[in-house]
Amino acid sequence: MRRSAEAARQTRDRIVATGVTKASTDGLDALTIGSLAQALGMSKAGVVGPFGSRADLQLAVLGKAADMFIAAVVAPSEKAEPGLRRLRAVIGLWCGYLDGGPFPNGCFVTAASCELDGRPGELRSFLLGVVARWRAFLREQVVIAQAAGDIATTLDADDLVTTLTGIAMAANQEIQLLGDPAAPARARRLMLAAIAG
Amino acid sequence: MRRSAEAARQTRDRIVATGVTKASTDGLDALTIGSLAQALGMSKAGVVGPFGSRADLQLAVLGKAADMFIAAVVAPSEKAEPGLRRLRAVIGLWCGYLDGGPFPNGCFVTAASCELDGRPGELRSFLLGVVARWRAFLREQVVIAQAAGDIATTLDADDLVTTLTGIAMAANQEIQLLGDPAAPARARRLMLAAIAG
DNA sequence: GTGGTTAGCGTACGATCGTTTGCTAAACTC
DNA sequence: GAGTTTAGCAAACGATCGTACGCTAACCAC
Repeated sequence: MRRSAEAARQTRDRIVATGVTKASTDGLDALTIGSLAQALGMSKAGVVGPFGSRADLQLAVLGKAADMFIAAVVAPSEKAEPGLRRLRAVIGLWCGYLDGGPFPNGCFVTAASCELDGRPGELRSFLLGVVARWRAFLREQVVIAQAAGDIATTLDADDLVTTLTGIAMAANQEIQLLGDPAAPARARRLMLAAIAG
Repeated sequence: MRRSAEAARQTRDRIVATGVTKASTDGLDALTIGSLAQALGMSKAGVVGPFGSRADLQLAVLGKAADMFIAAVVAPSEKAEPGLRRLRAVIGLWCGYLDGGPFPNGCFVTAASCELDGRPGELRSFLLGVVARWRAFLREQVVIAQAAGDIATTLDADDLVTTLTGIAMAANQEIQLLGDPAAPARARRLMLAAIAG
């Protein structure tokens, strides 16, 4: 049978959303059409149809995950003015995202980075853009805060981006693998200390 | 035909070594018996035989990767005396390991952590032990250095472990995904600055 | 030398993989 | 309301998955 165009769009969204959940725990590579169809109660052709191929479905899932990261961390921070204020907002949102955020198994972007970093292709290129834009956003806030005199100019902006990113990644491991309940608060404290110089 | 017991051991080692290389780029999950057999010029039964099952082969590969990490970073550091000296040695070895170490696609342990952290089982349990022991080793060197007065006691040992681990993870992404040639030197500098307080 | 042991091969099994091809029936277009 | 479009299903394709079974031939103990 056939659904309306609006219903079809919802179906597509449902497929992608379920795909994000599955890929979050098992990886993008384990996102098979059959298991996704079973989880959705659909046929395999119905699942892959809106995307054309499994590769394009994976790309849609990765894109959705990136959107979710931005929606959780970047977008709400834009209520704060650029610079130190926004940086502080980002840190709070970021640590909240790491601790029980939209993904059941930790930061999707970090997981995808580890999974895809050695595999050239469309997925890797897309992810590279996402990570590069995110790091550029972070760096920009640092530079603005430095220009405003809110962050010491003795700190190198790239160094700070590496430090903040690293704390988030370490916290992600502490939360997801080690099960350390103190990790989110520690990450938040360390990040704030890092930008305080 | 049959090989000698010594040759059989070498065959097993060859299977694991090739498995580590394959799993380094494609993940432990993508380590299939068929592709491994083809890469080795062996039959599938010959590949899985020494291990019994694919799951046990994956465990052997993960164990070998952990051994390689320890051999590259921990073992050589033990020539330096415990505390600040050993910590400095570890930092140098660690950054060298991240930059063109034994794995073709970055830190195997970090990749496995992201891949396995949401999947309970023998692999995850084993990896959890590896990571916990590594972090405990790092922490111990910090505590020893603090007792010797070489690191400020105002720094929390757990904080320092998180910071160092994080810098390594961020550098790993910068090297493997972003292709930043400045990453290894920056990581080394940031790690040394972190323990300098 | 002889006989048991075993490393590794070849083959086959059922299951699942991604993809393709008809098909149905409901939603659109006019 | 008739005709076209299309969302999604059902089925089948060859390929590959992990595992199991004989089998062979070389090693090792005696």
